[in-house]
Parts: sequence; structure tokens; C-alpha cells
Amino acid sequence: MHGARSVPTLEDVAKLAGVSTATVSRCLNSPDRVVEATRTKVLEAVEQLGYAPNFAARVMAAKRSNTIGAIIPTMENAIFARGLQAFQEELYSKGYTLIVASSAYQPHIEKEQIRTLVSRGADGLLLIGHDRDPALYDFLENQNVPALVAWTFDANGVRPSVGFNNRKAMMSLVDEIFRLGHQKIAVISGLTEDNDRARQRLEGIKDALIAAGRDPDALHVVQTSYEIESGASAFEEVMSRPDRPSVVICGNDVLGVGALARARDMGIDVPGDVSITGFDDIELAKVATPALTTVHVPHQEMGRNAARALIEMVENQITVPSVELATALKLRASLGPAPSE
Amino acid sequence: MHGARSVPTLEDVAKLAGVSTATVSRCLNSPDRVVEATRTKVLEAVEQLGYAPNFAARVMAAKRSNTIGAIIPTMENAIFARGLQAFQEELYSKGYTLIVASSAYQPHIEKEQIRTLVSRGADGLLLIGHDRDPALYDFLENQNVPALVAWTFDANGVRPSVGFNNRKAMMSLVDEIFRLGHQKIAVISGLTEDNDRARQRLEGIKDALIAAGRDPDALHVVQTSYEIESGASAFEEVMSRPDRPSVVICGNDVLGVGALARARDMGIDVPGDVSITGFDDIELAKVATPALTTVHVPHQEMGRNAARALIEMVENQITVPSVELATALKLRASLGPAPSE
DNA sequence: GCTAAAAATGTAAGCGCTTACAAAATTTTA
DNA sequence: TAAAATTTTGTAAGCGCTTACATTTTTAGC
Repeated sequence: MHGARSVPTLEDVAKLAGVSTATVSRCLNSPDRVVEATRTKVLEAVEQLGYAPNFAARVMAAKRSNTIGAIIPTMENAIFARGLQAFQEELYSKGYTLIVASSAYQPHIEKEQIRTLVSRGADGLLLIGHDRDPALYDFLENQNVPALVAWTFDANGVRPSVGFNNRKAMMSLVDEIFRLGHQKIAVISGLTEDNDRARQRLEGIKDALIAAGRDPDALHVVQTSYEIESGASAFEEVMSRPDRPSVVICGNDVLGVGALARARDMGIDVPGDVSITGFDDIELAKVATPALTTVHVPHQEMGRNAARALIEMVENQITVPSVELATALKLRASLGPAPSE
Repeated sequence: MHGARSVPTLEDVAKLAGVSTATVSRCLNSPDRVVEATRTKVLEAVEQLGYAPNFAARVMAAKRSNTIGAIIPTMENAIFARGLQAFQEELYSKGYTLIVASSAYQPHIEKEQIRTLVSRGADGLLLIGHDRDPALYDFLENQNVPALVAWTFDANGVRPSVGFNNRKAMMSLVDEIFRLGHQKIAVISGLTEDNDRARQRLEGIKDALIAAGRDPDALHVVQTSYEIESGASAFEEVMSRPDRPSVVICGNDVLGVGALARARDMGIDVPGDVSITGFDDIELAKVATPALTTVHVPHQEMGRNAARALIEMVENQITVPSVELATALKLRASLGPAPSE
């Protein structure tokens, strides 16, 4: 049962310590502006009352929250986990708190989350990818909340970005696939609508096809949501066609792992019968059987960089230059030479 | 560059719409207490100014935030993802917002997070497991913030809980393992300090040993953090001992998958040479090779139940009875009969 | 059409904190 | 040791919103 006991406030502390509220506030926020004896007295009162500052009141009075918001497309799998972890650690070390929201890959939910985080006084926002209603950028402008885009790099984006070139990265993976003699390629892509990363990865594959003098339109592409189960069904679909591919390129590791699992269930040997690749290099890729060939994304570096850039934007009210990070191929067992027929 | 344009407030909207701030507030919070014509006028003004309410101000004036906080031990893997997703969906449908924080399995971080969420005006808190400094419960009491415990069930806990009996669940898994003829058991447990779930699972194994008339102290236990990599090393350690077990019981699926991966790398056949089991039944368990035998935890049901119970506590300032949910064995390929020697 | 009841709107007092400015206490300087 | 400079503390004005209460407008009843 919860009593009707009222929650201690700054004023209660001040009264108990025999000082003014201003002094208590200073003890808590800039301790060195207060003499030792007073500080001790105040902190004792704080302890005794079990006082905890009211964040809402503080935000309102100080007009800043030291809080950064991040809206990621999903928390269901680990795609964003590592990058976000690094982001949060860097923020923390600089005195900021991170609030994370998930949009479930839905633009209208993302919109709502952006408004929610701004309402809650986020000093700045981390967004994934550039694709969204321009009105949202106007809103942020209007509310004076700087935003930074991550998980992609675009020197000409509406907002500065910290990320990598999805297109180029995927192209280099496909180059390697060609080198292994693969001719028949199928693609399991993420949904490209409202998702520039997925779109760019797909473009990267086409770039490689064109560069190799092949027809990019002949490519067999299945689009599906980023879930293990979706990757599995898509793989089954792709492999049920009369003309089986020798390699299935997946839009990310989650799809790739789903494909691997279904291959096992269907009795299809990887990479003997068909090769499978992913993208992201999350932990899952390494432990999959066989281990998944993928594109390594520098998640931690991206997270740390993004945090620094965003803090810079928040504190100095400026935009920062976009940062491009390098990706790297991770060749593992799931990709082998094309089977000779 | 961010202009010095000032952010629109309720008052700006009121002025533009030619009404009082009270009316604008009502339009936003209880629209039916305002006549249609006025509402339209006000909403137009809101739209025109790109107004977004200031959450801090609202919380301070209204003395409640419609926000629930959850502090989970980790976001790094998917252990809590599904349950939390269901929790958040149920909250959302009831008009609440969820804020999630992660404690990285560290009591002192959890303490800080609890204080942070309370400061931020969380109306209620979801905590994982009962194990924590009793002073924290006093603090919550003092701050008048109800808390609910999940992922475990204890009818006599300091706080009401919604969860399952970790001990009983593990015991039934071990019973099944005995049925398959296994004699030599090794355990890869999570760190039991400050983690009642891990401890109870370990107890469950001992219960089963005792019930089977065996010596519970002869059990070979390795404790390690809940990471895939830790599971892998622990497995290697366990299998390097002179007296190899015929089954390795892992404290959760993450450890189990790590063990599977290392078994593959070491050329150890599962379940031919050794069986491996997990706990939780996260997606990973199903896609692992071989698929991981585990204990299914009703994550979604738990999340939904917890949300309902917590809202009940928040809105009516009462405690609720604890709820015990059933678990179920998921027998998959990673567990086989004990190899005959 | 006039009054009473009901509905819509307005007025204004905080919510708990920070901070500019003022005042008091302490230290330094001459 | 007194005045000046510096440090510490206090005073009080908001921050943007909600809501109890007061007032005005509308509707209903006769």
C-alpha cells in the first residue's frame, strides 16, 4: 500500500539544512561554488530525506535536459544494439543521458516518437537513415532541436550524417562473389520503401552487375522485413524457383541467418549447393553454422562518432561535417566458389 | 545552423487562436470539454505554429507523466526483447509511454537508473528479479513510485511479481535429461551474485539431483556472464576437463548458443558426443544448429500481464497479487540420449 | 421572454527547480 | 585596520503547463 506521504522537494532540503533553495541547488549542480561546511550539511539533509531532484522542474527552469534521444527502427534484433551501446557510453561519459525509442520501421510511429522525444526535452536527436517526411525536419528546425543521421553516409543529406556508404560496401561484396564464379544471383532485400539503407544496398548490387557488364534488371529480388523468419521464408521461395541461384545475397545478417536455418531444414548444403551472404557483421553472423560471410560495419566507432558529433551540435548550436566510415568484407564459410555443373 | 527562433508555447497558441491558455490545454487533453468551433480554431493554430507541448511543464503541473520505466539487465541480446515489446504494446494501448534503461547487470548502475527514472517522473517501474539493495525499495516507497518485479515469481517477495518459477522450470528440464540416461552433467550458469533467476535455475538443477538420489555437490558448475562468447569459452573449459560431461546445461539460450558454436569449432558432435540445453526459448534457440533444447518462457504473456498489473498499481495506488505463469519444455535436436560408452 | 441549470471559457495560482542580481561574509591589499 | 576585491549565500522571478474556481454563454423549462 502506498501512503499519501508527500515527496521531498528542494525546499524541504533547504529548510532542514537551514539554507536557501539556491544554495541547495548549487550544492547539487556546481558543488565547488559552495563552501565545504554548507555542502556537507546540505548533503546530509538530502540523504536524510531521501531527496531526488524533480527532473521536469529542472528541465523547465534550466531549459536543457542533458538528454539525447535516439529513434531506431527496431529493438527486436541486435542490428543496432552495438552501435547504440557505444553511442550511449560516449554520451554518458560527457554527462548526457540517452533515451531510446523504436519505430518498428513505421514512418508514422517514428514521427510520433520524434515528437515525443522533443516534448520530453531531448537536446538532440539521433535518427537512422535520411528517408523521412521533410516536414519532420521543419518541425525539428522549428523546435530548435538538432538531429544527426547515422547508419548511412550522405555528404549532401538534409542533416549531417555519421555512417558508411551502403552502396559501395555492397558493391565490393558482390565483386568478391563474382570473383568466385557465381552467375546466378538471388537477393533477399529488406523493404526498400522508406529505407535508404536497404535501397542503397540493392543499388550497390546493381552497380556491381553493371560494372561486370551484366543485366541489372535480370536480378531476382525478394523484399521482406528484417526478421529471421522472413529471411527463412524468402530463402525457401527463392530456392523453389525452377532456376536455382548459386548465391543468395541477403540485405542483412538477420535475413542471412534465417536463410541459413531454412537451408539446413531443407537439406540444402551451404556453401556446397548455394552460398549465402549477410550484411552488418553482428554477433549472430559469427556463431551461425556455417559462419556467415558479411560486410563488417564499424558499429562502435559509428556510435562513438555520432555521440561526439551530436554533442557538438547541441552545445555549440552548429552543424557538423558528415563523417564516412569504412566497412570491410568478412569472408566466412557461408560463401564458397560457384558449384560447377 | 540553428536560428535563435523561440519555440512556440501554449500561450502563443492561445494568442493566435484568440482564446485562453486553459482552453488550449483542454483542447489538447480533454477535447470534448470544448465546443467544436473553438477546437478547430485552436488545432489550426497548433498546426500553424508547429506547436508541441512541453512535457516537463505538463508533468510538473499535472503531477503525473503517464510514463512507465523499465530497467532491464541488458539490451545486448534478445533475452528481454520480446517480453518488453509486449509490455510496451500493452502500455501504449492504455495511453502510457515506456522508457527503458539498461543496468548492464550492475547493481550500482541499476540504482542510478532507478533514481533517474523516478526523477524523470515515471509513474511506475518494472524491475527484473527481486535481488537488490532494500534501500532502493525504501526510496521508491518514499517517492511514492510503485514497482513490479518480472521474469521471476515469488509470492512472498518485497514487491509483487509477474513471472515464472525458475527453479521448478529448470528442475523439469533436468528430469528430462535424466530420463535420457545422462549421468555426467556440467553446468554453465549465469553469474548468481545479485541475480535470483540464475541462482534459482541452479537450485533447480540441484533439486533434480537430490530428487534422483544423487549428490548435488558433485555438480561441475562454471559461472559466467550472459554473452555468446562467454558461453563458448565456458564450454571449451568444461570440455577440456579429463572427465567430459555427456550434457552441458546452460543458464540461458545465449550461453547455449555460444556453447553450440564452440562445439562446432572444436569438432564435437551435438548431440552425438555431448548434449547442450538452454533456457528462455528466444528466437536464437530455434535457428541454432542443431536447434537448441530449452525451456520456453511465455515472454509475451508476461509482458502483457506485467503492464496490466503495473497500471493497476499506478492508477489505484494499491498492490496487486503476484502472478505465476507456466513454462514449457522445448525438446529439440541439441539434446539426445546419453552416449553409451 | 425570463429564470434556472448546464456547458463553455477565462482567471490565476501554483508545480519544483535554476539563475540573475543583490546582499552578506570573508579574504586581500595597502 | 579600513577599504577593496572576492567568495558565499539569499531573494525572487520565472520556465510552460494544468486545474480549481469564477465568470460568461448557451440551452432548457415553463
